[in-house]
Amino acid sequence: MVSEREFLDGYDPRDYPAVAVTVDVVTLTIRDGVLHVLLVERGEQPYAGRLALPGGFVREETLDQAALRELAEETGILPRVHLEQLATFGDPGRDPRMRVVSVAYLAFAPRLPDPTVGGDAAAARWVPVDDATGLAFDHDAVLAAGLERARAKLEYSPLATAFVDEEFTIAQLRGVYTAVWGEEPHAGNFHRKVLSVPGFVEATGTTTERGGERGGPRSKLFRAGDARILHPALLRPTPEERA
Amino acid sequence: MVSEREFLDGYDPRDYPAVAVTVDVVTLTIRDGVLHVLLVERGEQPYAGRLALPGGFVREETLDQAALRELAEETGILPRVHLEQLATFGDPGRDPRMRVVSVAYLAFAPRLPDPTVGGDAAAARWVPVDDATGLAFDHDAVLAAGLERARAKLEYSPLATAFVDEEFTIAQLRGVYTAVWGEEPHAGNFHRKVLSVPGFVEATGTTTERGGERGGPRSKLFRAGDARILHPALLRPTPEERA
DNA sequence: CCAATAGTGTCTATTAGACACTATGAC
DNA sequence: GTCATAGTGTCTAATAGACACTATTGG
Repeated sequence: MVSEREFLDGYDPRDYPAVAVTVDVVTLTIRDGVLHVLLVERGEQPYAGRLALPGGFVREETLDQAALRELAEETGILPRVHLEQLATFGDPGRDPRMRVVSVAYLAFAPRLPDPTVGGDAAAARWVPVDDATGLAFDHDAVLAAGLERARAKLEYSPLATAFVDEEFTIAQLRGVYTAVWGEEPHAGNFHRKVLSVPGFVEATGTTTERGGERGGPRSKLFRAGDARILHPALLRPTPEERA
Repeated sequence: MVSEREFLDGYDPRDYPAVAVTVDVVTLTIRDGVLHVLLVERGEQPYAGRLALPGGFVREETLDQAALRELAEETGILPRVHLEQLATFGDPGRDPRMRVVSVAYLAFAPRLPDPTVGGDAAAARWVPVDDATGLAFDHDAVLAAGLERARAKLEYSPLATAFVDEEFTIAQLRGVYTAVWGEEPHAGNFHRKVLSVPGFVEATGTTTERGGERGGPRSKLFRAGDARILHPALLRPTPEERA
């Protein structure tokens, strides 16, 4: 933290200009097997008409609360959303109006209704992550950081269960990995692996009402287990940069 | 980021009071086989006499530059230091004087000279992490986050090489894992494992001048390799919480 | 029947880890 | 010589992944 000496004596408004602190939220969900991110369309300068991550000023609240509030304002009530701090972006000039330090958050949510409620929601929409380029400010970099975090966390945390409904099939869980990693794990091996990791999923004892669209047996249904880390982990087929 | 509407119309000083942005740095090193953290003694209220992480205001610079600058002010020139952003702490009330949002950084350094140069260095010193409790502000939590990050990163990144000199023996590298994890990996298996991970270390072709203090063969010397991630990873003996 | 999918069986290559062993060199 | 340590050999259990196969069910 700031030292007393600097705080009392060294303070010079020219060295320490007014700083605004905001939160931006990278909210990911899966729709029709494709990973989407929640974006809002900017109405005014700068970056008018461009898409941006939803966000806003931090008020008299914790940073976590600020992120949750912003998310709720954009999407209405959010059940079972997982939210975690991602990273903080504060380069001078990232906002042309003033110095803005933005604490980015990452949210994972099961399939959500289209955002039509409250706040800036009129302009909010889900965009496939592959189409989410040319965002306002440095939000391309923020999104990229969020995606890389999400891909990495699928490996060693049971986070995939945050993308599906409360009860889900192994195939739906596999669909999460396919959408986020962009690569489909081998169905049979994935099935056995998921069941073998302690605490990842637990059986409900029930099955789906019907088989697949074009036939097939009914799937057993599962709930998220109580594990907070996966051990052993489900490693990505292609292990790439994780710095 | 902040929406234009809120920025122009919704701004209310009572909602968005003045915020100070600082960086705090968790600097870790190993001295005599024990993990130490760099702390400064506070001279004034609040928390006068208590130990705290070094840090200070962010100026007209990037957050990374601010962290590097603070670290240099505390310790003098820092060769080969690894620095990465850790997390941001911004609870209201974490500083009793005003709203302070602090971006915490994590630094790893090889054995350093005692900090005696410039800045607040007169009061700076290395403290074994086990003794670093009761810190000022919320710095206990910041330090804990830094330690957990360090422990996790040893598994899948070649970060251990940031704690040793440019040329090092496998035993010295093992000492890093022992100090950070608090548990000694099996010497023989560790040796073979380190050499088998592509890009972790590369042989220099030279050996130490002498064997150990109480005898033993000379060790081969190694340099850090070019890998940025370890694959396969070196897993901790006891896989615990990683959220 | 046919196609698609859930779930299981089985085999192989790789790896972690336990343990043992040899060689070196300071004292 | 003694003893701690560097480095290697070897065996076993666990695991990832390839592949094959059976069972189920919608069309």
